[in-house]
Amino acid sequence: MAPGRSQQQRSAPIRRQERGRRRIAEILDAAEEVIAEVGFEEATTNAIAARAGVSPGSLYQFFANKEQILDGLLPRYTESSRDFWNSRLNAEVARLPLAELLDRVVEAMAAFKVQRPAFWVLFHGSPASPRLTEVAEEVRAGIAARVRDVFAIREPQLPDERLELLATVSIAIVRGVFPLAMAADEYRRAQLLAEVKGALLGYLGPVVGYGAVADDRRS
Amino acid sequence: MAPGRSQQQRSAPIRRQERGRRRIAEILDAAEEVIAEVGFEEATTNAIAARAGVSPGSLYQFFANKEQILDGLLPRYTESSRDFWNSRLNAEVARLPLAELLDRVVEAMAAFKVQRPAFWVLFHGSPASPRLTEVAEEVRAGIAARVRDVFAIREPQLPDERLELLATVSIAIVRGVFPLAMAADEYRRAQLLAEVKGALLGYLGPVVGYGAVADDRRS
DNA sequence: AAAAAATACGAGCATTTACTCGTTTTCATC
DNA sequence: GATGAAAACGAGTAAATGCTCGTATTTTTT
Repeated sequence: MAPGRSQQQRSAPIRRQERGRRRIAEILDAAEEVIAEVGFEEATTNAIAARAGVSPGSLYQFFANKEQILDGLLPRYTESSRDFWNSRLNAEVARLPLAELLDRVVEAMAAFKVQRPAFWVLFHGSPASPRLTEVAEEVRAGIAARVRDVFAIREPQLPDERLELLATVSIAIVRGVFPLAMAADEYRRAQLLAEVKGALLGYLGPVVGYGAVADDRRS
Repeated sequence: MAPGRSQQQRSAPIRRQERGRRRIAEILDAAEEVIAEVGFEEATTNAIAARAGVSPGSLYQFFANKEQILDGLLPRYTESSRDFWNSRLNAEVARLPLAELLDRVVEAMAAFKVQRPAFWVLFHGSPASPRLTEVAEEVRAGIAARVRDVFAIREPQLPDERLELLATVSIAIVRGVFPLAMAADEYRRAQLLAEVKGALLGYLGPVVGYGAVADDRRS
């Protein structure tokens, strides 16, 4: 028995059974929890296994190494991020008065932090590993693309490069203020969020307009 | 010989000789280099010792643990930060037209990053250890105080709380954009820095005024 | 010069942590 | 029910890392 089975024979792609797929999900759930609490680098594989209620050996039955756990988590982040921002940054919202648009988006982002803390850690965390940086960058690029679309609706004649820059900087501004806001008590958080909305209004207003945008379908 | 000398007998505060003080400085220099390269958490004590050209044992002759190396570095950061910002954020600069004021400060900050990379890592790095967070927070508070003073000169009748909030948010905005800018190529860096100046102008202009401020000493 | 204190060394300890291995148990397929 | 693959286990390994210890050398003090 136990023929040099190095966990990963190519040529037989491992036929996962139901049980296995369930375990994978459990391990990823556990990883998400632990990462939300201590960050990715500090999340030990043993801790993740323990949280999932499996042995370290079982964890490595499904993931070749720690990085692959991150890879397994990635789709969750990108998907939930995509869904979230698709529903918040659509054509309809884009046409609102800028102040209201910003209010909605900033508040939504604050709510998202509470809802998906692990995502938050990834998005705002330190770029400890190159892989992690890459992942975070991808997520950010996705959000930037949505924001850019919103700006494009408000001011269609702006060149793409300018739109992209506006989106990137807007997100960076929020990224700068948010950690402060979310760590503070409720009163100060409200203060800071109000400020960042004001700052974005001052930054974006002159470029993409303050008012609502008419939904003219004349093209 | 070697009587249970546990490196740190109270009652005899260790009389450092010249050689020792030199070593301490060398070790701190080395620590600064290594930290600038890999960050504080990833900087191993053995690597710092090796870089300083001393044995691990010697390092621990002067520092009881890794955290005390950080403590030894702290005054350098706070002092160089204080000197730097004192010379950049003075009453004279505060009275310049806002656009020029911002231009100077943002450019100075970019230059500072190149000049003191370890400081940069501390200031923008991850809040990995509680101690590190505390230190970074202290440095930031110092800068915020200077920025607040500048705003106070431009708009003396603003309440202190408002000034403080403006300063904090301004710094947070810069903190959000800077990592992006400094990691990018020269062209994009210039773009991003121009944007952040514009954003700050839009944010602060309505509150602290766009123009130069007269140096009226009538009070 | 002698004693004491400070400095210096570097092999090695203790701990942590990603990961393995040999084995046993559960499941799917015949 | 027999057989083999997948799943599960958990003690154990190798490497990294903060730090110590016994000892040797240099400097200061007496």
